[in-house]
Amino acid sequence: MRRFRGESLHKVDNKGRVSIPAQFRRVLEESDPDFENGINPSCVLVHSQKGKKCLEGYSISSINEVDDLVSNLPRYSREREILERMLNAQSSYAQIDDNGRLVLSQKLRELINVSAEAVFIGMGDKFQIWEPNSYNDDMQKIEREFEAYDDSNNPFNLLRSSSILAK
Amino acid sequence: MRRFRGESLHKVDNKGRVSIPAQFRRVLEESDPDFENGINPSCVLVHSQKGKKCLEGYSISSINEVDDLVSNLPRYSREREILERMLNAQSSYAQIDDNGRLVLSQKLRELINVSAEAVFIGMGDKFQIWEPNSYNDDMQKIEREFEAYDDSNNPFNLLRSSSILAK
DNA sequence: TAAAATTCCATGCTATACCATATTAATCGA
DNA sequence: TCGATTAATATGGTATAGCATGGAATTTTA
Repeated sequence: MRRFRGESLHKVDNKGRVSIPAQFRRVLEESDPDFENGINPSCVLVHSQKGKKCLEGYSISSINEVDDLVSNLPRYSREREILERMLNAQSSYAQIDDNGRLVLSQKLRELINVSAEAVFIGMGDKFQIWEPNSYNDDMQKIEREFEAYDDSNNPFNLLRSSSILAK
Repeated sequence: MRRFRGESLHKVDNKGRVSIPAQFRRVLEESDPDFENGINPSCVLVHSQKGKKCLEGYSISSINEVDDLVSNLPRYSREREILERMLNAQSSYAQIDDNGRLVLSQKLRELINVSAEAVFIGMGDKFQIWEPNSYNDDMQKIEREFEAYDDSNNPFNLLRSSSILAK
């Protein structure tokens, strides 16, 4: 399964249209069954955590994975209702047009404070969309946080152990 | 299977007519066999939940799923009787008209305290209809509830742990 | 037959489908 | 290897179909 990787800056026009990085499109095409039938692939944009100034874009297969997990929770359980609100109510489908763009509605642009430009950030099985300055701030925050770890609790240590567990 | 996603505000006229968000219509069309034959799709509106001031709209396929779950309970069991009452007695079919609207009867409008406007909330395989202010209150309540979780019991953990199990 | 509900028609608006172009990346042939 | 040719991207503009909504006409029901 191809993954979302890299950072990429794009113009946003006054209708909210913005090009998706070409490599990201390849991932979306790969994971949307519609693409086989000549239909442009879609993704799902989620802005779950309020206060987090970015949108998260999921490919169809990865959002299905998340949705299936939610569907396994008992119907009408409180946990499920909360997750449905976070993941479904605060999200929308976005279909890629023939030029490789998607449209960010006025509402979505306001949520992440985007006007003329937006950056796309690869995050493996999802990607993020940020206003460039907000992204820089967030990246610096993460770098500082990372530097504060010492060798014993460095997040990279988790990779080793969990990859063993997974086998 | 396409899902109900997003929030969307609509006018309700004095006859109770209200437009269904276009994306929601796509989901209803997809899951109502009638639509194949050129008939406008229907949904089922349930108004059972105690204390919850909203209607829940189910696509035909998802209400069938719920009905099947109920049918699996022992006939004449108390639980089944209760659920039949909640899901069947307190519900109604609503067919979408040629303009993409459905009609909320006086009674339904009073139940959820709707007059001039209503919001449609995507909840995966169902959607909700709220009076806008009631919805905001409910959403704030959910957000507070969510923030009150600590790392150990966060609902998102349910997803994470089961995703490891799933592999 | 009056009231209520449903169907039909009309319209401003918006999202999106369509077309155009400059720029960059990829392919290819000698 | 290098220049030439082609394909793919990123972006802008315009036209059009579908959407949300209001009102009138018609049917149903009490």
